Amino acid sequence: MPIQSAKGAYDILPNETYKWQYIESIIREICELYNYKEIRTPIFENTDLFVRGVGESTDIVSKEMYTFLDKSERSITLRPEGTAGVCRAYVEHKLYSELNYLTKVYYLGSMFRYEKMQKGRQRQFTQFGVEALGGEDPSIDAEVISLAVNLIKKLGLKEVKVAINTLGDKESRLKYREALINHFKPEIDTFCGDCQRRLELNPLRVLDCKVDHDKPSMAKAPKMVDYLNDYSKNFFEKVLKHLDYLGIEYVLDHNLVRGLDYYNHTVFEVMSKVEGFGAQTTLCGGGRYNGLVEELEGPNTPGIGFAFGLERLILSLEAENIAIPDQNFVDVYIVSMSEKTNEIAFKLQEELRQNYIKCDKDYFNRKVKAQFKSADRYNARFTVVVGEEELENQKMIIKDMIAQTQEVVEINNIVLELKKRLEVK
RNA sequence: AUGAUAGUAACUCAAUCGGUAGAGUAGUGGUUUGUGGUACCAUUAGUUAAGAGUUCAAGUCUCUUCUAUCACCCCA
Repeated sequence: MPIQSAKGAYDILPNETYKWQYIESIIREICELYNYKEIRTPIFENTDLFVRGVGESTDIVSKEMYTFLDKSERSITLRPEGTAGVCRAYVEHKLYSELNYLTKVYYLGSMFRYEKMQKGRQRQFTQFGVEALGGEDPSIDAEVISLAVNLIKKLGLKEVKVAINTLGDKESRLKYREALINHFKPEIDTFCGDCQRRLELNPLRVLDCKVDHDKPSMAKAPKMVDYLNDYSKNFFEKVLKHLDYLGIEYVLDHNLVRGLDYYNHTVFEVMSKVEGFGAQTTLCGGGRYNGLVEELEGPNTPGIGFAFGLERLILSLEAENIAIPDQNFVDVYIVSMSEKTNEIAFKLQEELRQNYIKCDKDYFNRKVKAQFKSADRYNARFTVVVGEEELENQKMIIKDMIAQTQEVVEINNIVLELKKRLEVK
């Protein structure tokens, strides 16, 4: 059997790359507007980075990483997410040395997680993410969310909602954690195995459990809001106020718990609501991660960011029937009438390209009719017909494929004539 | 990791009880000796995901593997 692509990896074929290029161009445009600069970090890192950064108790680290030993027995991992690598680079290159400057970066690239496949969830996938490091003003949280919302808007997605929650700071979270453990402990034996394990590891995630979702004690569980200290409460209120200033609609979701250990304070998600979209409805997830840089042995640095899944963005564009612009055309298709005219057609092609005219021609000595069919397939704006009769008089034919008119032109003027017509277009 | 469903031409899909693998689209050639898109005609295209088994006979039944989809899990 011929070799297939590895499980969970897939090809983006030449007739669909335009979709990615389109989304990428919009992403870069928006990041430019918000003054975020691109950062490119390695696709593989030392495994420790993710164990310490993302957190040992997370699903990502405990069961989804592509980890291997290199030839010197170093443990290497293909990046499962982008934030840890960015923070590592931030510390390693001391990007914090410019005090009172917010470091605003974005990344765009492949991530790898060993997961069970599903639509909108593959093992190699593409994320676009943003990180703002070195600032703790609530307006930064709002700015980051605004960037995400504007990307959605610019793409034309409508069936989307923004959910937001706060996890509070370390102190609040510890208190809440205790309260949760105390609340569930007496009857934890009646919960599912996952919950029993999570209770000590990360009790917040018990709240997410779908198996035990309907248990009465679930509804009576202590709420994060009641355990927030004044600073955390105040901070979250300010974030919401800033979102209101911007007119961004959101839904408060007290059960929104991100699965990565580094999050605190603001967490949010952008979800698709379209009918017929896959089971994976989260387009974007993110939040604040004060303390992560410190964990990676950098200075105490607040940070916030998010990540989008590009595959899911494309799926949701398709689910909402939003056309993605496709620049599939050539300016000129060159038709060569016979073998005798092939040489001059070939030279003409090169000359047009030197003049930035996008063109193509036949490579199989096909009949004139077939060549015109190709011209249509490539959406040629004009064809240049190179024929023996015309050549004797040093002429060529320019045919306008839309107006269906054609003109005989001096060979010496052909580039000029084409340029004139293409500009008018 | 587990459970369920599916995989047939480049694409979308047919094929009755186990009985000759078939259409539309796309491609190629022609109707029109050197001019396209629509139309008409012709034509290419498949080891039925891979492998094994049952049977006179397997796309169809059984088993294994691979891949996808759904559930579960989680998230982007």
